[in-house]
Amino acid sequence: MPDLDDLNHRILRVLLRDGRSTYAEIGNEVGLSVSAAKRRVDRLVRDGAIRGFTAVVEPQAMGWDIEAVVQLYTNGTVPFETMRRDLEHVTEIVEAFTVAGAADAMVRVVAGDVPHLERVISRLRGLSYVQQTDTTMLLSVLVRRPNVPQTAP
Amino acid sequence: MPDLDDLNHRILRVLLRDGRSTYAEIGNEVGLSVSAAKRRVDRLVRDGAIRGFTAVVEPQAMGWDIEAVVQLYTNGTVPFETMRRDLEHVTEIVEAFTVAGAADAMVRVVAGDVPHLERVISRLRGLSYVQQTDTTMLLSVLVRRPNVPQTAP
DNA sequence: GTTGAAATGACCCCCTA
DNA sequence: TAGGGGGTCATTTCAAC
Repeated sequence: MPDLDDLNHRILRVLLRDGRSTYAEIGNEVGLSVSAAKRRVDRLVRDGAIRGFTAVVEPQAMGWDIEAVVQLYTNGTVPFETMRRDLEHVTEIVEAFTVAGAADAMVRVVAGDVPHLERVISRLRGLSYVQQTDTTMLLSVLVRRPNVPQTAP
Repeated sequence: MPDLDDLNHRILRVLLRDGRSTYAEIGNEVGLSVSAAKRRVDRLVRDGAIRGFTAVVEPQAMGWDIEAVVQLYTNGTVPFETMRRDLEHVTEIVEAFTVAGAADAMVRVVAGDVPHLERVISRLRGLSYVQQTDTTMLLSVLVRRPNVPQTAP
């Protein structure tokens, strides 16, 4: 994934702010014609810089009332791809990373209620290479933004 | 935030999959006319179930190459709103929660490089009520999905 | 439904490797 | 001179009333 020129950064910023911006709006903001703006956006999608477009949905609105972060301690020999595939199948996982620290992976889970969360944790503990889990329940949201800041690094 | 009927859940699922779905597409999927679909979507936005629409951008594409989770240990007396406001101002924070566990808050940070991350951590440690921080660097993404599962709880 | 706005694709121009 | 952008215009599709 190459870093991109300033024009593309500005286009991405517009689309982070509003994923349904029209090409005319994007073009106005960054100084391009409608079709040039569309070409750029199509290209960003094709190259994978834009993974897609989505609604930002309040989890409670869909009956997801519990969020937790589960840290996984593994036997250390599990192949990355095996773990990725296993976690992918757990639909309650919205994000998962390998990490540098005490644990080996960190997983963010949403669940409908506490028993549901318990089932998800059981399932994670049932993975043969998972030796231990450490669950932190999330209480209140302090900040929630698009997963990329709107400022420049 | 009320839980919603099945039709709204299905609409949300369509918009999670593609935030730029047209009202005609939504209507087809869930069995509504174009204008009924629009009414529903407008209502979901107005009621806050849909917070907005955004592009899902690969952080590296914008020069954000480092991700970390920072746990904050506080003096325990800081008002929620004070902490929320302080963290809100740190643009490198993409998510922050109060948590039940050893730490008091968990913050997800993106940064351009390691020195940048270090500056962000310094800034967090500089908050008067933050007594200690514990940083976990994220290495690889195993799973990254819209922040709500597409299945029913 | 009708009417205006947006998206899309065809076509040509310019610059540069 | 081929390829990557960019602009303009005509057509189709969508949104809004």
